[in-house]
Amino acid sequence: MEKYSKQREEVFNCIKESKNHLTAEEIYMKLKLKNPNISRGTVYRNLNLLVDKGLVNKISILEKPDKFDYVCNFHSHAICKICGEVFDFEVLLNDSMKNAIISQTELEDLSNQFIVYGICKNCKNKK
Amino acid sequence: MEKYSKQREEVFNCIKESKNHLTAEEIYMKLKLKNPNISRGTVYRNLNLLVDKGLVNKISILEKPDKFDYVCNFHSHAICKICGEVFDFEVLLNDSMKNAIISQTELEDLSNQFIVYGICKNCKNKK
DNA sequence: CTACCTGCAAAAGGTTTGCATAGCC
DNA sequence: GGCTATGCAAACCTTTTGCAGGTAG
Repeated sequence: MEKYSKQREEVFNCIKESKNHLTAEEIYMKLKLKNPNISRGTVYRNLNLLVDKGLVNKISILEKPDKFDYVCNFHSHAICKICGEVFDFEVLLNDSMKNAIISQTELEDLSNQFIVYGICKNCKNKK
Repeated sequence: MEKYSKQREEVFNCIKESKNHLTAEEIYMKLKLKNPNISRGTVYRNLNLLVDKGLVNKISILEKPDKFDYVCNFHSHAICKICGEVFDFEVLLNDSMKNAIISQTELEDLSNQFIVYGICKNCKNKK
């Protein structure tokens, strides 16, 4: 049985209240400001627990640490291949695309969220 | 200036000839059979070099090591969220989706390939 | 009281890097 | 001959884990 923990609540709130997507290290650093005793291990353990409960999304990013996202089924993710920043957008796979994918791959429980890579405005301007 | 290397050629051929998508470790193990002296460092260095030259795709997978793919612009990737296996399928983002994503995220050079997660037949049957 | 959760530190897994030597051009 | 690539091992970064003590129910 799962028990209440202040630290878990803080991890969840940190994600829920953040405008952008955070790495475990960024969450750890933010929480450390209020609670200097919190440990990285606890942050990682609670992140995984929240992901397992379906309250938080983990996003895998090329060459960069994972980021975490408050679960919301109404958006997909675009990732900058230079800086790794994640951008939300409200486009999902439609049924005909999903059906084509399922028939070609035989995958089940296919998400209607998807991931695309591009280059963000910021990184483009720096070049 | 870049020089010819037997090892680089072998890394590239290994990816090109493989039916499925391989991790760096799997590539290393395969090449080791023919050339027991090859080192992990060389495999990783050449993989990155081939990715930079645009000859090979690196795929980032939740909770699993990266996999490598012979570059081909005509397919996208579906990933099993249990075992991490990657499946190709021939569906790309259409222009109206791309335009919607670009206008919402301001990303540029958006790929028309995308990534979706699901559960593969194999993993589904095991449960 | 008894799980479960924490902090800490060590370990694990994947990948990169420094160095001396070998190989391409 | 000069410069790049290699093999090896050590280092690195991110994440997980074992342990002893703390805390919720």
